[in-house]
Amino acid sequence: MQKGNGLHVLRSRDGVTIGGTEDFDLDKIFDCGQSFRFDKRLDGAYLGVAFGRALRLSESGGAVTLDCGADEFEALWRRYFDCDTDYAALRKAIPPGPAADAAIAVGRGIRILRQAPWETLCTFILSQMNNIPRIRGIVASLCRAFGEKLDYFGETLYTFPDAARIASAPEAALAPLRAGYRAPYVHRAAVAVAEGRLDLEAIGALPTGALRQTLMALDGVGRKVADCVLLFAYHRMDVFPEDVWIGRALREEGEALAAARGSEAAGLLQQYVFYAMKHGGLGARKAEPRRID
DNA sequence: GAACAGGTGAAGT
DNA sequence: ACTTCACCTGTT
Repeated sequence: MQKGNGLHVLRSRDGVTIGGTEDFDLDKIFDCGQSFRFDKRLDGAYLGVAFGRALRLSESGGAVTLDCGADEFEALWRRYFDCDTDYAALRKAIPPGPAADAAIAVGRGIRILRQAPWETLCTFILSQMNNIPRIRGIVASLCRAFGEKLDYFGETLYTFPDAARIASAPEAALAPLRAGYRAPYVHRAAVAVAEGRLDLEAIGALPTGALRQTLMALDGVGRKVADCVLLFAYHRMDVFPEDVWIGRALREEGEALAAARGSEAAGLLQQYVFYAMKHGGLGARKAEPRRID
């Protein structure tokens, strides 16, 4: 029912089931730092919101089930989860090497989501010099304060507020988020979008370099945040966002990642490396205790 | 209390 | 062009 992207999508009684999930691992997709809006529940299912819609996902027997109708899957989630990209083929663009291979071995299962530009921009402005639990908390507060309420599976979820909603509130209304010095950056970006000075849809047509420059013109958006938006919202797969974790990996691996970071699939590699660094490091092969007889 | 956390921009060489 | 530093806030 699918072309050669490795996935098998089937309608099921419970929703839409995806088989062939070697490259569709929920834990990795939502814990590799690209999205902060899907949370794991006690039963192991993930609940989250994107593009104004709530979704529950669960994994069982090597298949992932999305609790939605086939129509909604086709209209929204197929694209969001990048289901038409063949990740095995994408990986072939990553030059092999000990470091890249180790990262792939640990991170395989990650997909690069196609997230909403405004949400991605805001989220990564808030991410700067912050840790993941706090980013999640601040984003959740932002949605609770300004988003729209959704009732889903007996829980209350909130959409990510659009720029106009944030722009129409005074900057001081962001204070309860405890976002610190990042709050004015978010508010100014919201005003720029609301006033039409920044059209996040239209700039999607720009080539990567110009798109990056446009984003970096915003106060509080530097190279790293811009690159995250390029990769996670505009799906520029050749962009390799460099944060402290990636910097650490590059230092430790020396030249081993140099070629790979310039490849067509550098962004995917970046996610593999980031996830691997967070889960024991790329040194798994080096950590093998050496005998000193 | 100090240091640090998925950076950025301003100010100093 | 490169280096240094302050910055909100919560956690260790």
